[in-house]
Amino acid sequence: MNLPKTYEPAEYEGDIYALWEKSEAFVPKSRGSKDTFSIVVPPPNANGNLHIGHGLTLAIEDIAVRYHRMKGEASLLLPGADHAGFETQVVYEKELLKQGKSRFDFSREDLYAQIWDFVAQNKDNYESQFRRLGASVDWSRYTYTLDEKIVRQAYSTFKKMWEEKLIYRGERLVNYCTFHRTGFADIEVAYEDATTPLYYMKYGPFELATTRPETKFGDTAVAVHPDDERYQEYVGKIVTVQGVNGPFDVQVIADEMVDPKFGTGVVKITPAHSFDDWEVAQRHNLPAVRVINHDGTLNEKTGRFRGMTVLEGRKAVAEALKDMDLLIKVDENYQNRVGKCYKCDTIIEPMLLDQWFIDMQPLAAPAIKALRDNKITFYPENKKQQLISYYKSLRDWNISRQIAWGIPIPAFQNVDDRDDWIYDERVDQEIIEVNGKIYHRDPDVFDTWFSSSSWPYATLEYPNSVDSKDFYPTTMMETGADILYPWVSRMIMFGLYITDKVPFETVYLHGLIQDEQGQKMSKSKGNVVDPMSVVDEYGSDAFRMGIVTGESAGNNRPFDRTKVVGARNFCNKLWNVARFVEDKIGDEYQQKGSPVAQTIADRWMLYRLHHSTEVITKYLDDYRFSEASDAVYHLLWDDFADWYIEASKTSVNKGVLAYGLETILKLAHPFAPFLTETIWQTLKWENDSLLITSEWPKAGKSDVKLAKEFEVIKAMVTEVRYIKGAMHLRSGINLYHAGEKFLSEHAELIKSLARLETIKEVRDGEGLHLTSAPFRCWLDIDQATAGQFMSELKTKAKEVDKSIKQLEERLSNKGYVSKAPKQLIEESEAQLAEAKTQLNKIRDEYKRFGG
RNA sequence: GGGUGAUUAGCUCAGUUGGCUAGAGCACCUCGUUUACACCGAGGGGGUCGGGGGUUCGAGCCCCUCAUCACCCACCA
Repeated sequence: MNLPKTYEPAEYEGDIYALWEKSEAFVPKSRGSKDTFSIVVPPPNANGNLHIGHGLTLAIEDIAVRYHRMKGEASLLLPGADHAGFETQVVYEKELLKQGKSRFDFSREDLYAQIWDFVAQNKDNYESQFRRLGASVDWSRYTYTLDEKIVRQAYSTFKKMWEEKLIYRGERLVNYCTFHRTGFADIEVAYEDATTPLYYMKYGPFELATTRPETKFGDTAVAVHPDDERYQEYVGKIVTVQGVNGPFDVQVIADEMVDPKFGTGVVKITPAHSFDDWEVAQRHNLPAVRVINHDGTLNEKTGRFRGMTVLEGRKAVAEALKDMDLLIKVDENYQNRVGKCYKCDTIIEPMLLDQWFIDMQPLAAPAIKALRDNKITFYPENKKQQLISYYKSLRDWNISRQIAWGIPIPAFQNVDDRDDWIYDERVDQEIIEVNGKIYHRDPDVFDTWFSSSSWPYATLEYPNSVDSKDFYPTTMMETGADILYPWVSRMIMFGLYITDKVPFETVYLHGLIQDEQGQKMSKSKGNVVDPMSVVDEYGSDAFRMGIVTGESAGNNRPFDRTKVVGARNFCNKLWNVARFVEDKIGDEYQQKGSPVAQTIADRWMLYRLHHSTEVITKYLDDYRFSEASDAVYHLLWDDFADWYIEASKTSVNKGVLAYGLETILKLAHPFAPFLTETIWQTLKWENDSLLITSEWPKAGKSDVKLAKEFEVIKAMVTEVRYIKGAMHLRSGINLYHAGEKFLSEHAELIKSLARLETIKEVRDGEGLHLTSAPFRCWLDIDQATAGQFMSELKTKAKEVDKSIKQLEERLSNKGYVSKAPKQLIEESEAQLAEAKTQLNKIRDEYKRFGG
């Protein structure tokens, strides 16, 4: 025996991963199957560490890819890393802050170069973390989101959209963070409930309510509902409003957007600083007047309030209104929702900016059709419908970002004609000359999600590469349900737009992993569970199995350390099973084809192996990873260790032991790759082979009826153990029978499993009969001792009686007998007969012992 | 305002076309060192499947309704 008593993951994991890498096991290669399997890993931030969600993603993806690889399919798990534009720049800005600097101290080029170096320093982190998690990714195909092929794809997508007029440039109201000084897409804004003071003020002939008195200087109209009789006389007129900086004129318009029931039914219209008002302004051709600067201060249009921040300005304006007796009242408890920057919590300002937008509906329509045509299977299913609803309400996407860290937008503007924009890829130059005209480069970069939307086909180098022919569309996309909209939705639209195909056949979305108390993990709360520390403590396999156990698509759930411990124990169990088997088999054993069953236990074990193989395979095909893992767990622990190995202590069948171990190692391999491969490498009869590329077991056939004879033994043994336990009997118990062939034949086995002294055939005798056996046999327990057991028997009798009543009731129900399937009725009848026999036996015992 | 999910044992969760006495892991109780494993073995207790109604021979599962908790979307000043 070569293996120590306890499995110590850290001693093997590194070597095993190196062994796999050296043998190029991760490189897709077909071994007999025409099918291919592919997953492109959602690229984690190159600058960061893997969080628990990445751990879950990799566990699930690696389970899937290992399973398909073993089935002989050319299987690819393609790794990558994300430059994560804004996210990473924010991290770097924090670094700068520590040095007392700001991003605005540098040009965008400088900053880009600095962040490039910063990321390069940290990039190794996540790669080694992939390895530690056992991710069988093909490193030769590793892709970074700033790799040339990705940038090239982003440019050609942009160009195609430009040429097909899906991209336009325009001055629009966009979500803007005044701290980070960049625009965002709608989806990037985090809305929060807030209590905002609602100011009621006099406004010309009206009274109106607003949360934003400070934007008053940008008002270009005042609106009422068209049907509101109170204000009919004013509609279409110009009214003079007494302002804090003197009187000004605005026109009164009528628009459906006004809710006559809210406040006074009058709304001031500030097109440059409110999305609603902007829309109204479009309908009524109103001018937009900007009163807020990009840094969040009020501009010269606000007169003496210039230079104040928005919030300071709000208070000051309210104060001024009050002094002029224009302020009627303030509702301090007004509840609304406020959009915030998801990184710094700064309130998002709607800001008028010139940006690149994508016209989304032409992209969304084909996506909706593809989903309706079931081109993609979703786990959980309901996400498909949610996505369709999302597509339907999708608005144009602002893809310009005023930051340094990202892919430069390949567009240049004519210095003499600001409406003249041209596409050009010479983004390393600020100024270019075309046809004698001078053009300036757009200083902005793409929203990171713009290039990420091409990820599946860009990594596979669609359309001309061999990879894209082999692996596109990919088989599966596994990622967090939280990025269904920002990422998955866009990959589908872009995939259809560029390749005419959906980018993946299946989407599996996992929910959020919360902390152990069910709270959302966050750095500020300090409740983040670092997957690497879990790996350190319990081993990589335990982490994988533990995190997958209890996983069901779409559901949020707390991180459960006890499941990791359970998985660690499973690993140790498998380790010790291997020690036992290898010890029994010895060094000379050489595998010789299929095992031959000799005993009743052998037949049962082979049946269990075949049955479990079938079940586990089905679960994996159905993306039910937790159930599959559970089935492996119980096959090993309950069937193989608790029953078959115990039976092997009576009679050894090397073939079945070896076959059982091998089969379990294979079935467990996707879940616990390091451990299973480590054990596999110690199998003397497997020479130089690798488990990772071995063949997935096939469910063989077994005679179920014959195999289940062992169940009789299990039932008898369990009953003997129960009786011994209930009566605190330790040893010296004999089992007697009056010539039962089954008992004579399996005497040794039963004796050993039930820890009986002897099993003897006698002419007759007295004792406590086993009620679970389908024949007569009894323990040599005397009258007095057995008497103690009568109350147990009484309880048992009640239970059996209850089930008899239920069965009888069911079978006497005409509706049941006439409508239920025949098979079910037969089963019920058989059960009833069995229960009756057992009840009689119990009653006989009861009588015999005078109860 | 719309939408989605959840509600099953003390805890975390399974339970897929409705079908045997609703399962698992952990926790709990009793016993135990026996040819691998105390990261162990044996046995056991514990559930009116959130409430109410309905459909059905039969409901944890389907329908209606109510409640509680999470999350997402939406332009309400």
